[in-house]
Amino acid sequence: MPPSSKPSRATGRVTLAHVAERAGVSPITVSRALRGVASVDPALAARVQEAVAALGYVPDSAARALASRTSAHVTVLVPLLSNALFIELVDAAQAVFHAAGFQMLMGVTHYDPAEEEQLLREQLAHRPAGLLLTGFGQTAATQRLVAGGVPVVHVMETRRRAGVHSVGFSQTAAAAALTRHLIQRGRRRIAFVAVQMDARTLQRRRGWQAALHAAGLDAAGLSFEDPRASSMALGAELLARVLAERPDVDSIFFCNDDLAQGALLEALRRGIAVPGRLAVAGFNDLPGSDQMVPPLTTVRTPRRDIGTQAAQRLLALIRGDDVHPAALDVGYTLVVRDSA
Amino acid sequence: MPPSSKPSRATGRVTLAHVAERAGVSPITVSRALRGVASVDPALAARVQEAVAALGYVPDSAARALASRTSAHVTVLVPLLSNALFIELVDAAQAVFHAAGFQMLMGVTHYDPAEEEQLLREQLAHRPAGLLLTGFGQTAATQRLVAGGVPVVHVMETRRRAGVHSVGFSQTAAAAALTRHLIQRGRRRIAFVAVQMDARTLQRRRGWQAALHAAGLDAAGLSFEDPRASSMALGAELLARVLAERPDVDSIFFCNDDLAQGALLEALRRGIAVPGRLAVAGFNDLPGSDQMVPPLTTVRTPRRDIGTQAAQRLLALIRGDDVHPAALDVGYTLVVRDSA
DNA sequence: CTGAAAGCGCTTACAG
DNA sequence: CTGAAAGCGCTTACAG
Repeated sequence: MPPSSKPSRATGRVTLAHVAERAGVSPITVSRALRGVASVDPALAARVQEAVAALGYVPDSAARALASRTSAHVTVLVPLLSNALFIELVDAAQAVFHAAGFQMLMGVTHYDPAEEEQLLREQLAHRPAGLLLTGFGQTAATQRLVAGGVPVVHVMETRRRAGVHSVGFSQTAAAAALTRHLIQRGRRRIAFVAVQMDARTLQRRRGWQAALHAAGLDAAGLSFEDPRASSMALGAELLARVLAERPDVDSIFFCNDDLAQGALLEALRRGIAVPGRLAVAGFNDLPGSDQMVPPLTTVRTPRRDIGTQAAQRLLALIRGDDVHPAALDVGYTLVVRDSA
Repeated sequence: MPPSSKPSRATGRVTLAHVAERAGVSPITVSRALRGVASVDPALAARVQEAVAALGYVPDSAARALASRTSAHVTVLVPLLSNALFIELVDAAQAVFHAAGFQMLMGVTHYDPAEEEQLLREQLAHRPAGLLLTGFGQTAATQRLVAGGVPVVHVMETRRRAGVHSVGFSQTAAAAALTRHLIQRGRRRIAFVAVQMDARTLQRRRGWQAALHAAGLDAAGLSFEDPRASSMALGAELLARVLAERPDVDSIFFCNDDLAQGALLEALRRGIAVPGRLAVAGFNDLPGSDQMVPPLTTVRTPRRDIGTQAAQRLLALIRGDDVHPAALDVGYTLVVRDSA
């Protein structure tokens, strides 16, 4: 039946049926040719391609999703976009998904498990083929929402748990390694500054504390925290606070690089010698840390690698492939510059 | 017909039909109740809501999109994600779209019109209800793809052209205003450093040049350019280059704040007094510019406002509302700090 | 290797 | 205010 004879609800757009008519084949053959099904006669496939080009046909993804009961998109949920860390992770993942013909939808949870749950409910209406979730702080309801349904890969942290896929590294081990470096450089009163107070910040603090204890050093009164979001301005403010409350500290480990960057600039303004009087270290190796005066000692976190590997694993799970090990630890790198 | 008696292609998920059966109404009534169609009896609507909750029903957006021939998502295309400018714009737009029940899809063009065209072709398969495009550098083919079809709002720049909607500000005027400020502070040999060489960078350069000419100053040999992407490290490098090639300059206007931040840190390392020996200015007022030593003089660009307003306008266009003026200029703010 | 029929889960006209 | 029928544009079984 030529589409032009159809009743009034048609959208007026070029459809599979138009292409089939023009190519002189059935719609099913067009469908198969477009999806690259091998059984199609190359000559017919070529006719189809010509018709597609001539008519400017664009397949309707909603119809395809409905008929095939699979979607060609994945959802990724990150805490926020204002941190270069997540931008780079998402950017790397996006490249993998795009190359595989998948569309990536992004949601921002603002570090709030309830918001994450709400976002997930909305996203599930779009039947994503897979999910990338940040960390393991999901609510029980969120876990139920995804249980047994869509494939999920957790990013940033890694956890050995049956059937749970994750790509990340040990925040605790990375923070402990940096702390041991400070100790080796002769620092003894090492403060830890935590902000945002999310799960990974707390894990870093545990790493700092463990390294201090292992070295027989005291952590009492050296842990500082602030609920606000990480920023350079906050780092400057917290440097002042630490020095006011504990003028005896010889080093400060900031849970994120932008805090440390702000602290270095504040030290510059106050004429505090870094690392002479005070060593300063950060976490993540964000853009600009290598440009600071002095350059910032930190831990480089492989977020692009995490994004790439997590996306590849999710695609594998969507295809139904075996993926192992389920928990992939991509490690971290201590980056020793001049500030500590 | 109870859905359980259907043949084998069913997905096993809870559908409208299940909800209708449980609520004892027809599927159309459920559909109407869920969409908030006013004509539905409140008592029936309540029964529907109960059934929805009891069954955990989640509507299938693909089926809805296909049946209604409208989608509930919009596509936004930005040059890159590594600039806080676009992150904030996208974040603000996303909040508006989300509140209106729209899903936002994002694509990254890497400042490449051909890549933008390709992305748009892919996006059009998903039948977005509307489009947010950055600037006006679209290819002719891109313009044809969207002509007369989906509503489009251009962001960052603004152009008075019939039927073309845009939200932005005059990059040229903003750059000229900053340049006039430098002149008023007594600077005479004002270099302009351009990188990335995208349309808006070139517009800023024109503004700088126009301001110099208007003041009877010479621009010859004072325009520097580099094709690489903006970064602090590149700013440090370009400061060195400008001073090597033109040691007589008394000020440098960098086309983006991160360059200027990197230049300020390089000046610190080299012991160059800012603003005494050299004034340094940037553009965009990015995070950290207020923390620099000395704090950076720059132009604040209202990207959150642009994101919000552009999203609101796009939603209005999608609803079929009149939107005027088509070109909205949201202005800019000169931010005078200590560096210039 | 190709196709006619049925169906994916919704919503749109059209009745009543 | 409510519903039976048809259809959105594809793909999945099932034949041949």
